Amino acid sequence: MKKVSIKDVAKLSGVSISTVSRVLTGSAPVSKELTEKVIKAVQELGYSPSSIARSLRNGATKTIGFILPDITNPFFAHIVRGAEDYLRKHGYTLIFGSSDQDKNEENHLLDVLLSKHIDGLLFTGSGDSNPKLLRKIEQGLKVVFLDRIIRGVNSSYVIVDNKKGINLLLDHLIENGHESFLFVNGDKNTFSAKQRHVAFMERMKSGKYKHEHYFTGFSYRAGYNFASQFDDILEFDAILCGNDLIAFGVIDALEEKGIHVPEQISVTGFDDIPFSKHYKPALTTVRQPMYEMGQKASELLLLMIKEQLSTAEGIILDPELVVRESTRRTKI
Amino acid sequence: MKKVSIKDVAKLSGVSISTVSRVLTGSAPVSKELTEKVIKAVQELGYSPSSIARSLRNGATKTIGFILPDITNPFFAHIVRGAEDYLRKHGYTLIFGSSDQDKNEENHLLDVLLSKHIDGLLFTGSGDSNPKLLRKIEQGLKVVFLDRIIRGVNSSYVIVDNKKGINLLLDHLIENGHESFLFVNGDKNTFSAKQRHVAFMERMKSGKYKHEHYFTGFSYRAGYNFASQFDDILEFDAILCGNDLIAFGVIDALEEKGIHVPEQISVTGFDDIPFSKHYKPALTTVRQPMYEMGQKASELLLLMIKEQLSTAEGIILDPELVVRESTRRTKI
DNA sequence: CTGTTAGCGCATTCAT
DNA sequence: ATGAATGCGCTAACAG
Repeated sequence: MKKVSIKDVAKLSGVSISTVSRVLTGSAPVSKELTEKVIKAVQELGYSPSSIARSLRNGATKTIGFILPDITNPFFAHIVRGAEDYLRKHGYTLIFGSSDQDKNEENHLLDVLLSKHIDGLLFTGSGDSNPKLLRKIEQGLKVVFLDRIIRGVNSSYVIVDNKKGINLLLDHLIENGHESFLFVNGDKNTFSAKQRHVAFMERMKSGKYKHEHYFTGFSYRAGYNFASQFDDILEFDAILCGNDLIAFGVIDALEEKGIHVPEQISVTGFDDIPFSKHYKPALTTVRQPMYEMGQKASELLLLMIKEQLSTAEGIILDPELVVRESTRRTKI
Repeated sequence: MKKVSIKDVAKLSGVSISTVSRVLTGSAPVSKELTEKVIKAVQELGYSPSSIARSLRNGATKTIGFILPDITNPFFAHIVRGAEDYLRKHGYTLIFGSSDQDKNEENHLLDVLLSKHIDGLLFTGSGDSNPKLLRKIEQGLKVVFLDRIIRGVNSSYVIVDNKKGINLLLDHLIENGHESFLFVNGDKNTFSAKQRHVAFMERMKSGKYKHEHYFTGFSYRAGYNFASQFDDILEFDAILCGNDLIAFGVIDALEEKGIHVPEQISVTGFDDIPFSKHYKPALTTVRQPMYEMGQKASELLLLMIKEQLSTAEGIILDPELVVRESTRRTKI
């Protein structure tokens, strides 16, 4: 590529490079006359300042990193979009990487992003505590955790009220006569899966309801495999799933067994990815405000950067029950 | 954030900064003794070289930009994932931006990415010719167009054989007795929609088949609205849709009208996003190798960068017919 | 093999 | 209001 630098502009307009810099950044007053000359030269040359040189000089890159499990998962894609829109509006660029929940990949990505001198990090990692990240935070790296919190880290986060989400689902099911529940949850080491597990068990401890709980994985495949292999599944009135993808897998496996949803058994999801509305049967689920999560997290992060906040702040968003066709009123 | 630089490492290990640089880059031999000292200091300090300083020095950022319509669209998310995986394996990082097909946003993104000194660009833009981009390409910017080519630009690209895709669909439909076709296409100004339109009209020009063609938009909404408002839709044996999302919208609108797919009318999609397999009815469509497109495009781009190729190369991937449940054999 | 030095493009002192 | 000089962190050319 070519290389028109501030020098070229200075030369063409017949001023010093500092003057050029001043008109471009507005950091100090410049006479109208010279300003015009500079602007003209800039246009003529199609010059645009090197933000990498600027970064080196200013110590800020106006770039935010985002480490997430998989951009291919609509849940994350929507969060990313929320972050992207907010950040761009405020002059920041987003650089991201999919980690596939892999600890090594996660660390590698962290190194890469750090070496790129990101100003802040949005992080949705595997559940395990990450010493390297922890250390960087202590050293001043601004991070906000999204959807998942890492144990032992006292930092900012944006999550959804998982307990409330589970209770919304259970309320709906119980009001409609359900009395026994099977919970097909996501990855065991994951923050959200754990929270949902706890909420579920708490609600069940009255002993009034028959129930079982299993950790699997947050994917269609995991749901499908689980339901395919699980015998006597009709002993339950309802199956709660760790997310919508699991629910899709469960429903498909059930139908293959000749079991109809919701006529014979109710199934619920979690997330409300856009597709859930169009699934057959349309999924009863709990909506997480994905786009908003991305926005809020970015807002929080930019605030931390701007104000040099070391204090952590947490935002807990409200989930919303969405009743559709995959749950029914039992005969009782 | 803190700032442990190469100087700190040099000081701690008692060598010069060039020695540190040499062991880190392997650009020149260093005695075992000093190497060890340096490595130890690096670990102790948790030092990682500033790739922004490196970029400034080397003139390469090891960063690739990707401008696309919307990361939230699974079609693009999968392409991005393919690109991401390939690029990361080769030491490159991906910066992306969603343009929503908006010309201004597209240009703004281009400026931002350029100022970040990306080494190359993956581009899926609105269909219209983009003079600014054109100019940058002439100035040496390495670009590969993905899925969509811009008119008047002679650059590298990776697309799918749209004509073949349409013919695969039409072959399947015709073999199964269909004789009249309605094509609900995507955005009119888009390269792929145009290609598919041409392929369709060419096949129809024999006059043997009743047919109509309309441009709408590449979204669920567009398909839904179109089908809701279209009267006498049952005069056609089959509806071809510009992509899977449109097909979903069409099918839903049809069902609301009490028209059953495929019993009363066949519907096809284009893309084969992962969800199409699980739709009810499972969608007959044409698979675009999305992940592979991202990979190939990245491979091509890195090649252009490495070899300083100015010559353009085009890769046309083969689409694949996927017959599922949304098409039937007509009685005839 | 190793240390010293110049300079990548820019913003910011410090002079004037 | 303007120009000259300095340094951000790093690599490569230049001396030993």
